Amino acid sequence: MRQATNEKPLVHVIDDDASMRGALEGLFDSVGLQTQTYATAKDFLSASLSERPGCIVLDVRLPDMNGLEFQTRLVQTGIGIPVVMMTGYGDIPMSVHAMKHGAVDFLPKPFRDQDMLDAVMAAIERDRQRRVVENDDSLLKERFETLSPREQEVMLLVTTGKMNKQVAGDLGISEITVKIHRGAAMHKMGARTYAELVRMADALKPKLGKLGR
Amino acid sequence: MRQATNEKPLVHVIDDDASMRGALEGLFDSVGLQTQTYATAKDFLSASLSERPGCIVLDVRLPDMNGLEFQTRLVQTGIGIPVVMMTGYGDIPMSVHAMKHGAVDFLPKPFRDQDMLDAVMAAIERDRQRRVVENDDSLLKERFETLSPREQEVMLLVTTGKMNKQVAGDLGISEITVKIHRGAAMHKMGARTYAELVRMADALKPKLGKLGR
DNA sequence: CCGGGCATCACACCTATGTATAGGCGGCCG
DNA sequence: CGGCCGCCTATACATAGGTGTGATGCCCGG
Repeated sequence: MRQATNEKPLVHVIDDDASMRGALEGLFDSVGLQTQTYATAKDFLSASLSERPGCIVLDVRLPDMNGLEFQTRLVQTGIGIPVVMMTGYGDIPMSVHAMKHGAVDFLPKPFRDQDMLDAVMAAIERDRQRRVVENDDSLLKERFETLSPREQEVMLLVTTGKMNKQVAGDLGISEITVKIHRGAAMHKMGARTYAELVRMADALKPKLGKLGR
Repeated sequence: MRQATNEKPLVHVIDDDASMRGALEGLFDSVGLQTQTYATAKDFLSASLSERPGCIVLDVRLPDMNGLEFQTRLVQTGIGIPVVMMTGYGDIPMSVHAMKHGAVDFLPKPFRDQDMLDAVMAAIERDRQRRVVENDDSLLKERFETLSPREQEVMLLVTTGKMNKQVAGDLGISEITVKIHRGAAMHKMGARTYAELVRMADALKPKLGKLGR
């Protein structure tokens, strides 16, 4: 089943300084945000694969890993959860690097509570958006995978605008067979009109490239 | 007519320090990049509306304007040209702000020549991409505007997947008339198939929203 | 005032699409 | 081995889409 995404957001705080973890937890708690804390990046990676919306707040300097590497690891692992960086000793190139790689914000310590809250709120909102589109996309992908190989082929070809007979020629089969597959594809994909099918195919194509490669 | 975008890129350098302008011009010249220099933001805004691809390299501290405001001004004015920021006295929040607002890079002075070249190359590449999609989009938009009002309505309705007869009902006209408008729309838009028309409509919709508002 | 663009509609004809019915062939799994 | 499923095909019919011819009325600008 698709995610409901109606749970309360969860903020993951990663910092080796226990007092900082406590302070942040208190801050987020004061605005009704649930918090999970970790002392190291490894702790987070092994522990949490929560499906709740949220974001990560982490110090760039961690015992086991550079915060920027960690960020890279996250995207490579396919975890798209937004990251808010903080640091006590960072410089401009470091902040620029983090922002280029998708960080929501980069706060030097000490920071004002409000700045942190603004950043976390923005990150959570970004996560919400991300989850909506990811949900839609994975629903499409799931449906697409219920199609038989032939049905998938036919769907991709007809959504380029080719006529049934042209698709039939391309695949070396008869037009009537294309119609069957086409109809099955429409039905299984939940597309009520051809225009919907075209849009579904467009939304699917980026995802399909990633797998074929 | 559409832009050709085959001209050589042009780097706009905005810095009040003449020696810095000279140094950058020399640097860019050494790799075959043409450069235009300006002492103030105003100089740039009044002078240059060049249609050539390129980017802006500017110092955050300018005589007449803050570099960050300038960046905001650019987007508001609809000038999507990428910006590389540099500064001699910036801090992390400043760099983060610039990156959030779309800067390609943010280099503290002094910087290594290679870092500046990398940033400028990336910015130019981004501009090239931007121009490609903008060109495509504005071509679509131009074509769409050659459609009569009725043809536009019909195009937007049929591309939602509605059948001709449904569109006819919505508009209070006969199905045959819808077919006429539909055919005219296909022809004027240069769409050879219905799928193409659907994709054109999808590409147009964001642009149309911006005007109606 | 007339030509042209716009919008409307009708009739006719052809093609494309959608679906139902019915059947053949091969592979896989219980 | 006997189904079931995927894949293929055919005939037939109904509906949707696309185009041409012809025609009416409106409005605007030359």
